Amino acid sequence: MFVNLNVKPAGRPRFLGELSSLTQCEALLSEFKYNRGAEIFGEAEPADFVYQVIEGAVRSYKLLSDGRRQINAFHLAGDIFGLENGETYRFTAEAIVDTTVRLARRVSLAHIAETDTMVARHLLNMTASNLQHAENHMLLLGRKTSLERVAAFLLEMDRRLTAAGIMALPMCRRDIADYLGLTLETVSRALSILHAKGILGFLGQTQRQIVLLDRSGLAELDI
Amino acid sequence: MFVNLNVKPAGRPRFLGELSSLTQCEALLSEFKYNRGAEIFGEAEPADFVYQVIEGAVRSYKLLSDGRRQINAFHLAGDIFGLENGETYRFTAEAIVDTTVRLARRVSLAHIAETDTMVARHLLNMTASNLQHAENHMLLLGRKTSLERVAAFLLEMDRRLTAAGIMALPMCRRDIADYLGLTLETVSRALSILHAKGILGFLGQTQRQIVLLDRSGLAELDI
DNA sequence: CGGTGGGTTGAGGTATTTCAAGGCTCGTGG
DNA sequence: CCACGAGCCTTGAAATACCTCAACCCACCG
Repeated sequence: MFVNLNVKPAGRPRFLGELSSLTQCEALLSEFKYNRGAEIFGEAEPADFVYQVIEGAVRSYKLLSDGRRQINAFHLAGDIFGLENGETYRFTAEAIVDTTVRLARRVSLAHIAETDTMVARHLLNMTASNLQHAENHMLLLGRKTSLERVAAFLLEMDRRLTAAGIMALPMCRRDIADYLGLTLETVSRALSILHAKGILGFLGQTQRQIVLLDRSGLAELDI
Repeated sequence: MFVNLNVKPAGRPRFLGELSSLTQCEALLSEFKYNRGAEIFGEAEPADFVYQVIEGAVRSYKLLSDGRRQINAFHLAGDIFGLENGETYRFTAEAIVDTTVRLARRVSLAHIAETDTMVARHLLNMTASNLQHAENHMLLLGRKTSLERVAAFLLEMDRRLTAAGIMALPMCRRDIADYLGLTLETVSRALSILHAKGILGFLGQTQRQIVLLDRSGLAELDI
């Protein structure tokens, strides 16, 4: 199940997406692959690396002592995750499907930010946009109904990963539930309701390919 | 009910707490007072100022169209709030009690950060600590029971505002409820249970002065 | 003194969870 | 090639944590 996590291969410098101003620095390492279900880093571990998803999908979450789980974000192709201001990760990150990531040493990054105000601004922007996502998610978790939560989730995923009108979700119902603060059954029921209302359709024989038929019907629910 | 919000008095430079490296810059304006219940700024308004609570308490929240409210944070003496990376506020902020704030122009701040890496780092640190708080709060809102939420709230307030063993809460039960994603009745019942268990005591004739009698009893609940 | 703004408590309702059963797909191994 | 189990999803029925509605209390204040 687990790949050998501790071997982070060094390599030649590359682009790191939004941090493209870093192209020619030595902080960047090469790509790395994780099998579906593999842990990329654990909560409270030293935050040595910053990651970018090249292909695949990642969930990051916190656990309560009795196993209750709250997923705070899904990271899709292009997304940067594991960016910490402190010394340790505050989440566990796992590959949802087979996933390729690129990584950079955090300390190098912090060191560069000291002198390069462009990079410093990028770090602030990324942290601020994580914060903004968290703020919206608090409203969802604290005050929205199950149907509203699922509608908001679908709109978010539609925005982030729809290709050719088809939303191919990488995550299972349990992941969605733990993201939305619900149970997997409640998520399933909500999707069934939206399906019955003609707001979405399922494609193929899997239940993870979704087509939004009535985006405004969803938007009404996303108060 | 509302004070004249649009007049922000200019004044001589002062310290702004954590941003103390800014002492000699012209970005800082003088103090300003808001009456209990007054709006300090509204969601989606231009984020012209950054605030620091001198005395009093502030709540910042988002509203759904039908009036459901999610308070994302309480700002107490010393706290900085209204710090946005974008152009507009993403929350409404209101004085919970009569409150004195100090304020700084955001644009000046951003301008200073361009050149002063110390200030830039402070901005990042503050944003990161807001993010950390939001991340913990997502776990609370998504996965904790009402008793656990109230216990966590009490521990947070104990840490932030207890003086001489007494926690004098500035906010009412409804505010606590909207912070914790509950109703005011549920908050009240949870406090009664903790009182009955001998974990906390009420002081005086008001129900807002709380003494923690058994902090470890609370910690057990704060999983 | 009456009204308003908290706060508590009870009774009943309900959205969501929990428990349980069943279906489908897919990989694996006899 | 088929049987089998594992993983995932859906759906129903029952349980429950929390919400809603309502009554009441107390302090404060004009």
